[in-house]
This record gives sequence, structure tokens and C-alpha cells, in this order.
Amino acid sequence: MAQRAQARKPEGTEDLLGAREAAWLAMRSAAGELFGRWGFSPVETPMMEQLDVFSRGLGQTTDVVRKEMFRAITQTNLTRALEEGSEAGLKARQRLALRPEGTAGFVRAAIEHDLVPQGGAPVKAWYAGSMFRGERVQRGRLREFHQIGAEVLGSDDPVLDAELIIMLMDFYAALGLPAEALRLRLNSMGCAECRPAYRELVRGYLLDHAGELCDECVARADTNPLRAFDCKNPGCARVMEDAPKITDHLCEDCAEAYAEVKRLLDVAGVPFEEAPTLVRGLDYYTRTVFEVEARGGVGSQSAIGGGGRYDGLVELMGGRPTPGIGFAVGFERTLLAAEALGAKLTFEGEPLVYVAAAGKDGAVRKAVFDLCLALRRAGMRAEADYQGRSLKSQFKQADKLGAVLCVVVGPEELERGEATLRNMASHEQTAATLGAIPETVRTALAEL
RNA sequence: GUGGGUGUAGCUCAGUUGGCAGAGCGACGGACUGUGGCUCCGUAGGUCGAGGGUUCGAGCCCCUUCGCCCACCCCA
Repeated sequence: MAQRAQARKPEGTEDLLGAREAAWLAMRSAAGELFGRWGFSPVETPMMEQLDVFSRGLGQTTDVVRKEMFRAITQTNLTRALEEGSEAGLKARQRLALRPEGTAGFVRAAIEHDLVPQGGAPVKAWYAGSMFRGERVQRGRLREFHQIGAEVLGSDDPVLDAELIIMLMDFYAALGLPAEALRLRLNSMGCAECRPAYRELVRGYLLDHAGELCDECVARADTNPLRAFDCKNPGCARVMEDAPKITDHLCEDCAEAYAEVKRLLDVAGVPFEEAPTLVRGLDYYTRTVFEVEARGGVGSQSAIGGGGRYDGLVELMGGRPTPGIGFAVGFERTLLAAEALGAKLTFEGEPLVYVAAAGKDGAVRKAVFDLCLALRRAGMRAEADYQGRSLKSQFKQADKLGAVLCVVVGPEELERGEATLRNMASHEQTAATLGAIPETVRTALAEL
């Protein structure tokens, strides 16, 4: 017989309960409100895509694609692939993966639905949802984590770069993260014109200093030389400090765009640090790249958001050449940062009205039911007891739930056709006509 | 991929040389039979992750196994 094996949540996933789910909802609604003001519309794309969307979009050599992707496959297809020893026989639509980030899927959707018609205005969209990466779990690094992101397709105007970054910083501010606790790091990665030459330059530099670098960085010289800037090995970091800087090798257009972004950030009063060694992990980035770090965070979890421009991505994924830029904010990491900084990301819900029964007879119970019904239908949040508890216990319950107001009904009130209204903070009690409770309560709430 | 930690009440964790499974918090009830927060008193809640072994006796020792977490790497 099957043992009673207690089912547990998979490694690196989380159940969003209570305050945590409230925080997630609060962050989403804060995003919806703020981003909406900047002209962004909400979108949702599938949590799984054809594998190619990611491997092509993010780059074959990136860690995310090489070893962190969750594959999704039906039992039939899995069986067949195992039998044949390869997935070669599977059609594209059968080779699926859970999304490790949000940009590739959105770009796929934009191409598929031609969201950016030739010559059309830029499309601005934001999303919120789960992302999946099959890495070893760690604090602030989950296998299913939550991101809120925004993307703009259809213009390479540096104004958009600046606006997107300003919006991002405003978002953190709206969440209650003090600006002085954040560090915005900025860089330009060049474009198809200037990056290849720079890349070669770095490759040569790496090979010249191969003796002082770790094995991985030596290997990177040929696969992805710019990633050597990311290496945490102190020896490598020292060597890379003197490596050629991209900002010294930008083409004229890139240099101009970069200068304009910085100028506009200054105009908006958004402080930033130039980080010439900032290189983001995904291949699609061009020109502006940025990262937001929370001060005082531990290395691995201090990056709470980031993004950049990806002018080549749409074309790479089969669309007509279309510039784009976007960012993503990590929900879990932002919470960790807020916690570390002592900032409270609280979500204020509707005030609660508790309807208490003084007595257990049928007339009282019916009155409680009627009052809850009336309050709820009138648009207020109402709660009552369902366990036949004593009045005292009901008040305890009301207090625990954070009720600001109690409506008490008992035989005495019913006889007079009234209910008692109790202000939980002031202990003040007044009588109110039963039939007019919703209006009376609404007024009372407004006065709090 | 590399290294480490851990699994006992809803939560955080104690548990001595192997000898009756505990505390704090939380929940619930009462003190006040129609009024919350503080205080006090009480009650409930456990196949000690699972399976096997040693033993008169295992939360503890041995074997097996499952899971979760943390750090490096990389990323949000």
C-alpha cells in the first residue's frame, strides 16, 4: 500500500500566502497604476514557449539557456524522445520550455500579432508573472520566481531609455524603497556597428592575460569575452579593471545616444553610476543597459532589477528590424531588499466591518446574515462569526482581523429595530436603525 | 556543476551517557454568562520526514531513502 508520503512544495518554489500574496498583489497593482500613467498596457503571454524562442532570443551560449531552462514535454513526446535517444523527431511545437524571463515571449507575441506595424508608434507593455530557472536554490534565487517587467518596441529614441529607467526608479519609490538605498548602475554595450570590434579587443586582452585569469574566463575569450567582466574571481576582477572599456570604443551614434540618456536622467534628477564593466547575462542587449542594486544586500541578491535595450532582438527572432528596450523587477529580491532596509511594503486593503451577534437565537443569526449581505452588496467588506462563539470571542476575532468597526445585534437591539455601532479604536458606541445600516456604516467609515 | 546545513506541535526551536516527547510564540476557552487589544489561568494540537537495523527500550546509535534550505557560480 502506498505510504503516506507527505507532499511538499518543489525545491525553490513558494506558496504565496497571507502577507506575501498581499505584497505580490500590491506590487502588481502599484505597477499597473504607475506604468499606466507612462502609457504602458498590461499583457500576459504563455508561461511556456517553443524552446527556440528562448534559445534563439537569449543566446545559445548564455547560462540561462545552456543549463537553467526547464523543459516542458508531454509524456508521449518524452517517451518517444527517450526511445529514439534524441528529440530530433519532435516537431517544434513539441519542444517546449518554461519561460526563464519575460522579454523573449513578449517579443514573439509582438511579432506574431504584428503589434508594431511599420512606421507605427512604439508599443509599451508591462507584465507580471512567474519565471522559471532550473538552478540550485539559494536565498533570493528561486526556481519559480516572480517578476514584473516592462517593454517598449518600435523606437530607438534615447528618450525612451531615460523614461523607462525613470519609471523604474519611480516604481521602487512607489513601493516604499528609499531612493538613497538604491544604486542605479548604467552602461552602454554598443551596437552591431561597434560591439564586434570591441569584443575582439577584449578577446585579445583576455588572451594576453590568460595566465592571470581563471579557466572559465580563458574559455570565455572565445565564447563570450564580455562576460569576463562579470567574473567574481578577485584575480580576474583585477585584470578586468584595466581591460578596454566599451564606453571608450562606442561608435558615434551609440556615444551620442548614451550621452543623451545620461543627460535626461540628470534632468529628471535620477542619480546613477556609470559602470563600464556592467555586462548583462543575456546576449540580446545593445546600447543602454542598467541594473538596480539595493545597498547592503549580499552579492547574489543585491540586484533587484535590471534591463536594457535590445535593438537586434526582434529581427533575430524573425520579425522586421525593430528596436526595443525593457526591464524586469524581481519580486522576491525586492522584498528581501525592503526587509533588509527596514522598509515596509504594506498593502492597505478595504477597511473591515465585523458584524457581531449578541445571542444565538434564530432572529439574531438572521439579522447578522442580513447585515453582512447588505454591507457586502453595498460595496463594503464585512465579516462575521460562523462558529457560534461568545460575543467576547467575536470581538477578539474582530480585533485580530483588524476590523475598524463592529456592528452588534442582539435581542435588545432587534426589539428596537436597531443595531449598535462600535468604533473599535475609540470604543464609542452609537445606535443605528437596522434598515439604514449600510448608509450609516459608510458614513462612519468615511469619517474615520 | 561544486561545497555545506537541516528535517521534532500551525511557526521558531530545545531535547543531556539511549529511559514517560518539551518550551516560547500562535490557536482556542475562561477570569468578565452583551464588548476586543494588556494581564492572569487553562485547553487542544506530535505516526519526532520515510523505510529498515541494533537494543529490554531509539527523537538520539547504524544503514538506506526522500525532501528542504544555505553558500559558490550565474542571474531577478
